[in-house]
Amino acid sequence: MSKYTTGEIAKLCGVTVRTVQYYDRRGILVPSELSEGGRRLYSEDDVKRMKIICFLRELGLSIEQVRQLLTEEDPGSVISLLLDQQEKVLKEEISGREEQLKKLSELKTGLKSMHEFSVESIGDIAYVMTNKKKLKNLRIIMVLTALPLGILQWSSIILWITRGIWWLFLVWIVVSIPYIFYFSRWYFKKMAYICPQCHTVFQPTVREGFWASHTPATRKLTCPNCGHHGFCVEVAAGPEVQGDV
Amino acid sequence: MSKYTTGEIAKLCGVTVRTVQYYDRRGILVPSELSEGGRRLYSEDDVKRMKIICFLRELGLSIEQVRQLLTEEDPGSVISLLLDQQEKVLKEEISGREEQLKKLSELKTGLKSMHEFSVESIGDIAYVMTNKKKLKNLRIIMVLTALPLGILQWSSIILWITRGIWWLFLVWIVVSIPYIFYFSRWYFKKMAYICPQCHTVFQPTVREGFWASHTPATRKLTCPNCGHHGFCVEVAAGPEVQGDV
DNA sequence: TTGCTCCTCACGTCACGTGAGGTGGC
DNA sequence: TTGCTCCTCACGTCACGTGAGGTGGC
Repeated sequence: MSKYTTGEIAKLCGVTVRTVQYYDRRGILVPSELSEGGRRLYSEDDVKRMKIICFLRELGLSIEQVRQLLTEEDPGSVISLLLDQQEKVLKEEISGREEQLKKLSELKTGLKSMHEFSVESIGDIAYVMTNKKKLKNLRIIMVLTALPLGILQWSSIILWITRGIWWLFLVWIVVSIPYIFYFSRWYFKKMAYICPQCHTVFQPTVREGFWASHTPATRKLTCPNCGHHGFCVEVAAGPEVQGDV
Repeated sequence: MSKYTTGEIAKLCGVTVRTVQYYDRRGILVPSELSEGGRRLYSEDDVKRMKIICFLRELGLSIEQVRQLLTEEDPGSVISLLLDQQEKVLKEEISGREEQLKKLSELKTGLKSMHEFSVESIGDIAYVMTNKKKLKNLRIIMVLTALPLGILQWSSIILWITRGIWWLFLVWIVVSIPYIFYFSRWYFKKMAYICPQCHTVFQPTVREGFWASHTPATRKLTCPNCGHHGFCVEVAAGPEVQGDV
């Protein structure tokens, strides 16, 4: 029966000599024989075992798991457990990386929309990303809150034009003024803005916020920290900001 | 301006105290101040930087990559390169794990079809899995080779029955005997079988293989190594087996 | 003073890779 | 003898975790 040296078994199994030596020291594949000069000699069975080890390692099992399986007196009872476990681990790792990919592309689109880049803007984008869900919920609440007011407004206007009923529009004005007042207070308590200059998250006064020009995602405000005046990205206020005003 | 201790900044950023200390030693986040007693004191800006670091790390970037990005004098030129690179890495890691998952489930189905489990049977399944493609190709060649013979056979039989042309069947017999003879020799040179007892990969003689009872994937043979007689899984012969016969 | 937090130092984890200095086997 | 392979020892990688023994700050 032919014997293989460390280098030979390594080549047969597609690993390095160091790996073969390491598996010996870990006790996972001890050579069945040693030469008089102290060199490792591997039998045909050793090669078979090594191939099994390499195959199991290709599945992502750790050396310790492979060792347990190979030294188990009843491997049949452990193998399916081990494989199921590994399957779960791999699936989790995949979904974790998919999550990372999602964040990556979100960051990329965030960076593209910036006209000038600085490291701090990464922090701004990260802040926007983590508060995205909260912001979305707030905006849904906002729309739902504004809806009845809008319906009342337009129906009163239509009735005024078509049938000359003018008093409903008067009702709308009387209702909407306190409505808008309280709603604005609530809104600017829940929202915060990121200064593009010093990257501080701040909340404007209700008056400033109300009269500021704005886009769907930004509002033109003055930063209380650095005094910069310009369009600031709107985010949901976190616990660290809320209450400061 | 308030200062944060190691524990405070750790809690704010969702990491451990050890991680904060480690980032100091790696030079990635050095505290802006030290107390008289040698304690780390972090400023508001340090917290912002730490949050950026944590965000980048959540994307899977290494500490070294983060350090490079943060110390770069023109980070704008590096960031997109770094993100594209990371995207590629993540996609590769995902497809690698999907490959592993595929192998895992192949192994699982292989194990299910075994009536008795031993560690060596993992090696057999691995062997079958790696030779699967080659085996498939061989079987396609086999079918294509046998096809003209089958067509000739059936057309000669049909002509005999319907029109009484019997000599075409005679032609088929004369042609098919050497055809089958040479084809069998080729076939059993290309194929090998795994002994379920001692897990040796062997090749039977053409005579034994030809007359042995078989299923689509196995053949009832006698192992030349251990003498076991039973159904052996058919695989494509690798370079280590071919030529031995 | 007590309890909590923080400090450094040194070692462990994981699966090897790298290099040094020496040696076996053809 | 030369060139190749192999040997062990010790250290490095990566991003921290763990424990020891000591100390700052409320």
